[in-house]
Amino acid sequence: MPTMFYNTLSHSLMEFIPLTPGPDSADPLRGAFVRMYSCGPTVYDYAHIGNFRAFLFADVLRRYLEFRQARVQQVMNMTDVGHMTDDALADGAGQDKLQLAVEKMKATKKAGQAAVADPNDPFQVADFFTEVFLADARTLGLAVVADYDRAADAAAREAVMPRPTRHIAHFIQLIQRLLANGHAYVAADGVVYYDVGSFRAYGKLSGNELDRLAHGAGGRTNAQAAKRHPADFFLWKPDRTHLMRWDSPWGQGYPGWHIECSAMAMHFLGESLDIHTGGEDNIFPHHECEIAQSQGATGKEFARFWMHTRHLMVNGEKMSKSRGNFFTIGDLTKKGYDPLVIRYALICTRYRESTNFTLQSLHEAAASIAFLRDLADKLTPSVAAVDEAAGDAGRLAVHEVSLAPGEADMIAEFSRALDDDLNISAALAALFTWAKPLAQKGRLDYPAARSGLAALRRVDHVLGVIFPPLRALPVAVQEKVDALMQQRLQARRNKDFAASDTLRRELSALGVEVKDTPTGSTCRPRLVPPA
RNA sequence: GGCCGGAUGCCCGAGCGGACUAAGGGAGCGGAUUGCAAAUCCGCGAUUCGUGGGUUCGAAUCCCACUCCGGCCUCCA
Repeated sequence: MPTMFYNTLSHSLMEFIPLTPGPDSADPLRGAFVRMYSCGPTVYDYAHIGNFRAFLFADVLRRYLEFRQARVQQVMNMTDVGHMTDDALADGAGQDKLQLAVEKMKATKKAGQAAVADPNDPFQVADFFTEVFLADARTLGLAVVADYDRAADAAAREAVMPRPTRHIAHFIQLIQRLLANGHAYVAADGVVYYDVGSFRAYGKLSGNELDRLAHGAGGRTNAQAAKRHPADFFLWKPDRTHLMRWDSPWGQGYPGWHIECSAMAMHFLGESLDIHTGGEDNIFPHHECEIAQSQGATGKEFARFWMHTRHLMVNGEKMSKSRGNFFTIGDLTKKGYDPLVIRYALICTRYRESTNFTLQSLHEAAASIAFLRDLADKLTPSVAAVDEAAGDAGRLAVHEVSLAPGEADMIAEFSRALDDDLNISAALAALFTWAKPLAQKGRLDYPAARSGLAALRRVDHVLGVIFPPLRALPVAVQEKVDALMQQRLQARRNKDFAASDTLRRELSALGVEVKDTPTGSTCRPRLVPPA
């Protein structure tokens, strides 16, 4: 079955064939090289779960391509340049997001909780939130951050998760190219604008054709005398008073908020990419403008596939700062939710459906993860024993372990579902339909267990919730847990069940779940707080 | 005003013209098992897919109308 993805650009499902396909035309993903750019966060505040839904969608997509044995080069920007926030004054007179972050930082410093040494320095503030973002993304298992952490040096890290403040020279070069070929102009006010009238395809992605943009009743394009067309957007704005500013041929100032993605994507991935991802709100104007900039400069198709995830709702309402109904990763982990539970809850519905987030959805996710992890735990011992005896020869790469028919069928169905525009609900159904009977069986022999475990490892390359370790307990807590487990063991030997139950409750309060089996008691960290 | 999506059991969510007596997950109830739990097992639960029409031999799936919900239209993932 061909791999079909919904392409916002064509407004339809299209077969995904990489620009650099693999050698087998019947399976172009196997051995392909895929260039993928994912719009990342603006690091001016703590990212919330809605932001992470978009990043996790890109992550699942990337991991699925890898599951199909493509090699993926994924780049995700971390925007550390502030952009204007006041849309009524969208062309530059509004307040800058990093400026706002700086104000907030100063306020927290006054309150005695300094996160950075100098809250007046927007670069320090951006660095602070960048680190917070990276830490959150790590706990959620974003593969792009694993790439970043594996990178050999600063330049290699930059090539994975670039920061615009380090690429101002590239922006200037791109703007010069657009000026040279007539897609941009310097207006009377000294601002460099993109000339949307010069780009025929403007509006193709979003459906916002130029005439409609100008006349739509709710359209907020602002007619400024200096612009040729109300929809023209600025590429560089000279402003000596701006908080973050750089030298340029057009005077000291700052770049427009679309140029960074065009410039960095093309710098690191080349002038044509396979896939560009983002949240649905990015479609217009951000991605529309990126296409205009990139294709205006190169004359080549910028990205073949544009894929956008719908927004996350919280308790049936749009998530927004004014309503205060958003969660950060920190909010949830502090309540006692394991990050893997958050990951599962955010990826288990299809990316093109708007989905509703509730605390209940985290509990549902925890039940699903616990089941799959229990199954993996059950299969592991017999496999580990044999494979370890065999030494390195026994430890095959996941793709090399041969699967029994039952597992092969499940993997095929899982893959077929994801080929259908990442229909993860159907993919999970295939997984559970296979896993349930397996979990019911007693101890499996080595070949069966090995096949089952290999299948779980393959699907978990996409899901990322079965094999990653749960978060560790703090050392002091762990020591206390160990001591209580010892006490409980003693109590159980003495058949003092009242004491045993009390200890189980105490352990639960410490965040671990105790399980008694014929061979002894085990405990593990709770995935979610007690109900 | 313009442009897009969506409405499936108690909840989440697949299915998009015949194998639907509607996948899968969660919660619930009754029973087995267990010192009690957890896990596991067995059993129960939409004659129905927002409402009303239509097309068809056949519709959750296609068409029309209506109701409701959500998104975008230069802050946003």
